[in-house]
Amino acid sequence: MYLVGMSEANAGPSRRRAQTRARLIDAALDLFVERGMHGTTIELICERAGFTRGAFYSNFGSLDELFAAIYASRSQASIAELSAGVADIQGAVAEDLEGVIERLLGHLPSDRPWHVIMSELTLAAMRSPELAESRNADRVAIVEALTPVVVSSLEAIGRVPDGAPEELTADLLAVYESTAAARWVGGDEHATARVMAAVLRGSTHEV
Amino acid sequence: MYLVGMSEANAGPSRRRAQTRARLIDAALDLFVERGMHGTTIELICERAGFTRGAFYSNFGSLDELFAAIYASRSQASIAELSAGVADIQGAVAEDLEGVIERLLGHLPSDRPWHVIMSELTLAAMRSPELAESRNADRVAIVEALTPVVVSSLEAIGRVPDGAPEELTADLLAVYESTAAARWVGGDEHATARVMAAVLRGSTHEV
DNA sequence: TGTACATCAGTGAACGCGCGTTCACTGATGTAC
DNA sequence: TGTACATCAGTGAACGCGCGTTCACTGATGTAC
Repeated sequence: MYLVGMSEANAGPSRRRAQTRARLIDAALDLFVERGMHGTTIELICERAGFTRGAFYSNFGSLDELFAAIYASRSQASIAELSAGVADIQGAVAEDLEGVIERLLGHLPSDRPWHVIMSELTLAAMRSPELAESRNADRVAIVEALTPVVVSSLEAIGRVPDGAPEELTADLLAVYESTAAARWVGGDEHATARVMAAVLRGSTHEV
Repeated sequence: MYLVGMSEANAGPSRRRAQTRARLIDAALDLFVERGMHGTTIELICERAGFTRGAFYSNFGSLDELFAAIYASRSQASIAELSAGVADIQGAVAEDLEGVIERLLGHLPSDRPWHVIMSELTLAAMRSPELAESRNADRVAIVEALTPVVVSSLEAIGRVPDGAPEELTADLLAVYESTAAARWVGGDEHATARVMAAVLRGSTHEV
């Protein structure tokens, strides 16, 4: 899964560097998912990207720097995607609680790589205050983008949050992340919808 | 934090091996929490435990084998502790929803090392079916030990689960694990109680 | 209880590989005229 | 448009360290008599 496309052949002159960076990042991302942060070496990344190790040092100062670059681009992409998706479907209306959940799930990434990376990141953040801070900032951004969806969907079925809407969104996000990630370790695949429904019922009231 | 105590001096003859194993396991556990699975090396473990590397190979075939031993003993201890705790407090009665949650939280481990290890294990299980299987078996054991607490606490405040009690317990456990682990990355520290309360309200009814 | 022997557990040196890191070099890319 | 020069990006060899793994050895532990 290389980010560089067939444009490689007729690539502009100064884009070579950018393409090299992109291919290194892309290879690192794959390995990161397959083998985890610490299981990934510079040599493996370069081998998979089709470069020698010198190319790595020509583009990055260290593995940590590369990881930072990866995470930044990933989370930006994720947040941008989310915001775009929210704008898109703002016309759709939920008819019941299941509809609300369906709408929410439609906005959240559900692929295995994403969950693995988020889990790795959470774990890394437990050991690094800087990572924790950036992770939390990203979560705030995601919650802010998602809250209107939650509120409007609930409104459509005649419900309002008992407390702060952002808190409810954050709670739903936490529930989503843990129960959805559990799918990849053979957990209960119905848990996500069930627990989200319970949280919604238990955190909102009719108007 | 060494498991072996002051009994080392007057230890019986054949216990030497068991003590060596225990010290290796204990050192590995510390490093495991500090640096993660892949960040921990055999050399570091031996250094911290006060042995040379040969001692490791005299006791374990590989790092994986040691990790398996660690995890097995940890989860056994955790489950045993849980069961004992449940038996102990079976007399106590909850008076409201907060009381139910308080009782539940009293039975669950809440230290940082535990959450780090659980997170590492979940991540490792995403890449290893065998680990996933043993992890899931342990979760079933924990849910089974905890379900009576949930049911009796709810009963005391005049509520019963809408669905299978085990499912509710599993859901509460999932919520607990994710929101409690979030504390160690600077997340909302009130989230645990809030979300558990919402799940309880949304998954039970009065009788 | 003491002595001689056998087994066992951990030592510490040695080997080699993987990989991080550096760097002189080369072919590719860009610029000046 | 073409030629000469400058800069840049990635090459590939080299170095060294950390660490996994092995193994002959030794002191400790256990057994037989």
